[in-house]
Amino acid sequence: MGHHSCCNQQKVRRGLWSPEEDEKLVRYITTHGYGCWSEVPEKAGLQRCGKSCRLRWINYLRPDIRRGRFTQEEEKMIISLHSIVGNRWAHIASHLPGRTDNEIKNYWNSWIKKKIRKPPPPAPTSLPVSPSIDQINSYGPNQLDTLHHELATKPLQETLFSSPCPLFMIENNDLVDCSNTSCTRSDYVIHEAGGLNTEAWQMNHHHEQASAPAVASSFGYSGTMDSDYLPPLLDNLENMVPIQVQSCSIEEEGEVAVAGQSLERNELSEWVDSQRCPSFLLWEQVDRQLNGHEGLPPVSSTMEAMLASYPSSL
DNA sequence: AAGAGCGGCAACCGCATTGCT
DNA sequence: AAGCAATGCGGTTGCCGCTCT
Repeated sequence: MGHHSCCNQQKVRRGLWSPEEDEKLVRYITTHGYGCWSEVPEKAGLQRCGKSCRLRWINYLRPDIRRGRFTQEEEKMIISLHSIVGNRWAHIASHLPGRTDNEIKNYWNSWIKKKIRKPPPPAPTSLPVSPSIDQINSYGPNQLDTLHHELATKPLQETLFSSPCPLFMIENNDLVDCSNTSCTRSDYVIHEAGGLNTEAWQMNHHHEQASAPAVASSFGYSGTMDSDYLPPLLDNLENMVPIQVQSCSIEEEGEVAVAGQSLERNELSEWVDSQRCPSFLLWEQVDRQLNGHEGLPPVSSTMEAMLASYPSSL
């Protein structure tokens, strides 16, 4: 029976909003804007708490809201993003213009229920690595449970790297001669597995296993980078394997070379946003590589310091 | 026709985070 | 540094309308 702290006053209305209340709120916000929600009820002549006003505006009244059924593309987007970030609805919503976290959350929950109720299909020989939406749609209760359990419990990289083909690879060529004192972190370059088809990767992968652990499938992200960073969108799950070409290196103090171009610091976040691959995972890969070489501090700390200069962008 | 069951969705609740003093 | 208020977020609740029996 608890009431929220902001709603303790008498006369605070609760429950569904009436058209009159909506009109008052819309009229107030469109003329005054919203800066302090706690002031809104009084100034707009509403007997609601500020929190309720905010919620009503964000989830229902704001003009750029998009209503109606989710398109197939949106659906794929949600599934793809959810496989990466889990139940972080606000993050997911931020990539679906006009959709709210609440709407996506509701959609996801009812979607799950719907799927769980579906009768099990003929048992497949193995679970698909990168399930398409249609494949997910055909999952039976047990498979769906497994899938969602994995998505809910496994960290990001495990989900992504359950693929037999890596999302990116590190070119080791420059790592060999680190006894050279002039060898700095800036000499290391990441290349993604672009251009590699799955078959080519698997051959490569098996070859590497003989000498060194496969970097793409075994590392654990420690969270030293910005753990709130939402990876760029994947168009859909089918496009995840293999991922497209990218390359990246730290060239010199303050400069970053990515995809063959040299970027200023303030261009970095734009580049990051344009990629389909979670950038912090790239950096983590570098970190992993460098940790094995004496005298080189973890790159993540350097990157952390560097990225700290972009407090709002990454 | 009626009421039980169910799904969709708006709104609420409590906790975490942020910002200010 | 601590305390407080505002805001943001995700989980949950409960209402409403539709379908089924």
